[in-house]
Amino acid sequence: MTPEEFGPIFAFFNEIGIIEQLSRARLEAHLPDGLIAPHFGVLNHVVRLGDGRTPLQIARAFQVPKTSMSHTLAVLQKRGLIEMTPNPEDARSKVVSITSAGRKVRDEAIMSLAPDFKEVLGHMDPERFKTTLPFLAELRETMDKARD
Amino acid sequence: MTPEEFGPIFAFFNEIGIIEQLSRARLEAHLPDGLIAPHFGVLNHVVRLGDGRTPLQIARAFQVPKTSMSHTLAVLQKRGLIEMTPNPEDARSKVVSITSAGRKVRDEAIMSLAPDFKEVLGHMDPERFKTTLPFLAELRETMDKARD
DNA sequence: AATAAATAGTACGAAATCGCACCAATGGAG
DNA sequence: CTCCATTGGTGCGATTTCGTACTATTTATT
Repeated sequence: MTPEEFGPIFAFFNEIGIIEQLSRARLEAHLPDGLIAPHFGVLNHVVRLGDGRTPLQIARAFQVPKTSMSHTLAVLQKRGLIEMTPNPEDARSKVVSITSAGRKVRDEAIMSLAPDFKEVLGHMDPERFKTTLPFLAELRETMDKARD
Repeated sequence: MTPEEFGPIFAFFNEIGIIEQLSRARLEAHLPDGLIAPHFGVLNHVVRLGDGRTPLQIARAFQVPKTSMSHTLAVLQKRGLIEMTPNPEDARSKVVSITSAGRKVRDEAIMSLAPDFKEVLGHMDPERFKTTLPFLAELRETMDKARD
């Protein structure tokens, strides 16, 4: 990879980082007080993939250390947004399930997020997001497989 | 914005978040022990825009609270990678300048990063990054202007 | 079956992030 | 010029993130 090639790639990931920060701030503005993006991320993850995930599975899905996820889950549990029960298949492990309150928080965040993004992205073509998405997905998969 | 439109946009920002996390981990693997992405970000920022920035200017550039940037700068200063001197134009303020050691850390990180990304992104077309970059830049600008 | 290696989660401490309150300096209004 | 609202930075405490070490359980090896 020549420097001429790397320049744009460096810039690309730089933009990714800034956009992530701006979108995270937007998201957190629509979450109940004390909840931050990782909390929402877990709620959304469990809603999409269903109950029955273990803490370690969720930690791996988010690429964070299990101790970090342990803390995140403890907060969600303390607030009654998830439940953690013993894993009947493995006594070392636990099973995460979402509560109706947790689902409500997740759904309402998404509901209130949509009009906000509509306004922010008002004059941008929604098609661009759709056409760019496959490239991002491929990039994410490539980088995900590359991590050892 | 109808739900059919918002779905892909939600997915889009989800991918952005994951890619940011994966690229950040890659970057940090190439930094000296104890330095993390925000430290590198500041070094890179000061190299690109030149000495003379104030802590508050840098905090705004990264969209973080000034107390966070204060801490980041303190670490960089303690490690001799930047210097902070009184601002001759405003006695409340300081001026940040990079040291030769700081420039070296920044340059070496970029140098060692390039071949790593070459390998990770080996079979992806570099042109895709170049062609996607303008859209990301526009998106970043749009979201940046929208934050109040 | 007994023992070793690997796995799931927790305890604890260090560092990072950030909100709030504070102080010093600036600059505009009267 | 005086007042006072604003600005730049720091101190402090709460929460998050994460590495290391530890316990309990499971899985693999012999």
